[in-house]
Amino acid sequence: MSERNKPAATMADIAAAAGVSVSTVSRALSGSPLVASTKVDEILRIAREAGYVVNATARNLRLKRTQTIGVVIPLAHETGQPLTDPFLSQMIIHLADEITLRGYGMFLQKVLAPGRDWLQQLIGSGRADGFIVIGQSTERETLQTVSDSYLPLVVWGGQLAGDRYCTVGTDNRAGSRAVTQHLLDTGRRRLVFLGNPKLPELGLRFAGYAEALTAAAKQDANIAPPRSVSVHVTANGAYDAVRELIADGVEFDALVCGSDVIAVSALRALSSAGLNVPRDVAVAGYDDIPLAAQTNPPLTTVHQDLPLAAGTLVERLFRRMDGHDLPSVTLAGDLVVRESTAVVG
Amino acid sequence: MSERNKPAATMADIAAAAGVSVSTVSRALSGSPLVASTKVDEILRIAREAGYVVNATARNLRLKRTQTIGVVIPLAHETGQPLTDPFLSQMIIHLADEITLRGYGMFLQKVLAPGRDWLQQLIGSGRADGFIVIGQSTERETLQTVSDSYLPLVVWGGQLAGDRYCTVGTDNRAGSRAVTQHLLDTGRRRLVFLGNPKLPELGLRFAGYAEALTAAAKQDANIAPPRSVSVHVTANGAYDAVRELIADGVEFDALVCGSDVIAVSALRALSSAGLNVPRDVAVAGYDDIPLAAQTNPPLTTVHQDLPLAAGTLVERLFRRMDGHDLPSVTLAGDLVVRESTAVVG
DNA sequence: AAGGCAACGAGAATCGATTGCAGTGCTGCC
DNA sequence: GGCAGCACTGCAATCGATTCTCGTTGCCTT
Repeated sequence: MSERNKPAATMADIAAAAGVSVSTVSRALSGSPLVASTKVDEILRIAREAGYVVNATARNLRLKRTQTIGVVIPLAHETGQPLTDPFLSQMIIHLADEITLRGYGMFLQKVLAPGRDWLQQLIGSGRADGFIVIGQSTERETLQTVSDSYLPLVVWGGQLAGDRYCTVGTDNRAGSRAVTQHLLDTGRRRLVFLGNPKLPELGLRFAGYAEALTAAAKQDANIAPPRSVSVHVTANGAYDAVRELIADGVEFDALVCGSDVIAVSALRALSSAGLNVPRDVAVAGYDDIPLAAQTNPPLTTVHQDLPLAAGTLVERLFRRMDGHDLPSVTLAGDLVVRESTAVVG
Repeated sequence: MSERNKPAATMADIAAAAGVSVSTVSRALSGSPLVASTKVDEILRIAREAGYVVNATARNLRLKRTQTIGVVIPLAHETGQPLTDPFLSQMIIHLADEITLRGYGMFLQKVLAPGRDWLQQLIGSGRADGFIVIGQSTERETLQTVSDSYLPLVVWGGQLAGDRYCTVGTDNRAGSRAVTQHLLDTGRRRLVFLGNPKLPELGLRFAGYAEALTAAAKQDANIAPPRSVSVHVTANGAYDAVRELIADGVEFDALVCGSDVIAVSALRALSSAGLNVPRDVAVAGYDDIPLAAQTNPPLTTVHQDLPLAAGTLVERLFRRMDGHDLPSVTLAGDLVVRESTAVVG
């Protein structure tokens, strides 16, 4: 207890103890062939005994690199809300895996209220050698600007027309189209989309939903036109939205939810309103979070391969750090049919 | 696109553009009263136009601090396994919240195979001003040693006798005792504990379970003695363990699981073996992850207040960084009774 | 024995900031 | 008119490493 906070040893201390110069210590520690091997052993021994560790800050300054990847979560639309979406938190963990595997550290930063130049600030500070931005949120403009002059940047999310930055994400539109088609195929006719289409991801999912509906409506006049209900990103946002939908007397036999988190909340709302899923209403989600398989009834959703996604993000980023200007990637998303959209009777 | 990777501007560049010295720029940027206010405005304008951001590495080196908190996850017992426990990943997110709120960054590091001195290495590298270690895993010895000479360190996990380091965690023993008592009160007599008691957390939970059983056995001879079944930390570890238990003909009417993740897996195993929960077997978990409320049937468990836990960890850490040697904290854990332990008939 | 070439290792510059100390120029007072 | 004092501003040291340059030393060769 008495020796707490003693100043850390520096290379100069080790050099003095070994009776050599700092440069020799530095070379010995980095395995340079320029130092006699007997001396190397001696220096390594002394360093180990002193518990010496090279100061990362000084090394980083000198070498102009940090061995660190920045992971940024901009939360423009979730002001004040803690980020508890399991999909995102699992993504963080998988990213940490991939980054650690490559011998890098991970600098995690939540940006609570993206102000002017938030990303430029972060990049300019030189805390990381490259950045992964999770979710485009409302920050597409910023990403466009920044990516024009900064290569080592990769964004998780849907690919939108006109994007000049590199994204990695599943095919939201196709996934949502598949879910919608599945609902139509199983006899549903009045489908409502739950989620705010202004957010890039949800916008694409809404588009896929609308496409499938519109195409099917040409064959069958009973199919209700696309309709979306915006949902606040709060714990009870979807719950309230669904209750309101019911109170307003809107007729629907299926809910296409923008995410599993929304779907789970919707399930609760339906159940509390005395509606049975899937008999009265079918419900489908998106993401396939672990919870989706355990809800009552289990949730039909679109599976996104998280380990693959994280791996792809990191792999892209490292290649961009090497100077390669790689294009965006769209990963597959697989429809997973469970009981929440089953045909009854 | 053409200007990609232009070298970042330095303070010297701004100084040159403003026709002043570097020191003046530094002072202007940090709001020092020593610089004429007209000049401050001028310098700020130029800096903004150039998109200049102070280099964090250089500043950190000079100031001997990093404005960064290290969050470390040692995974001795999960070799090769991705860390997908929702409880831990949610914890990370909440920590990020708290840390960001205090104007610090978060350096996340998974330690895949804790070797000799892994924590000393991390601390010695000077990448962070303080560290939060999540889970004691098998690394208690290391933590003991390190904490003797390093104050800004806080550990998430159960408090064990003889710990000299500062922990924050719920009262695992009491929580587990409450769950076990609840099962006894509802008529269960043959309770098996699922999980590896060698891990600190699970050891305490097993102890609480055993205490409750032993105490109750004095009144009722029908109560089976404590029995634990170790579980591999893999996706199917608990599933396999339960199937084996059944195959071995072990009689039990309740499973006290070391965590919700184990419990969910156990539920699957029981269901696949044709056993009904809660009629044939009651199942209880620990953690109250979001999934726990959605399983079929919903899981009885011990709730841990994650935001509070993260807040406490960070608050402790910051006060320790200020030089205060604070003791460990034990938070409450609340029994949440759901259908998986209901009395049938 | 002297020249030459390895093989080593010390010295010093450098990375980009912060800050103590030492001016510089101007004002004001005696 | 001269000097103290104030308000700035710049020089240079410093943080802890890496690495280029150059000077030694010692051994080998002829």
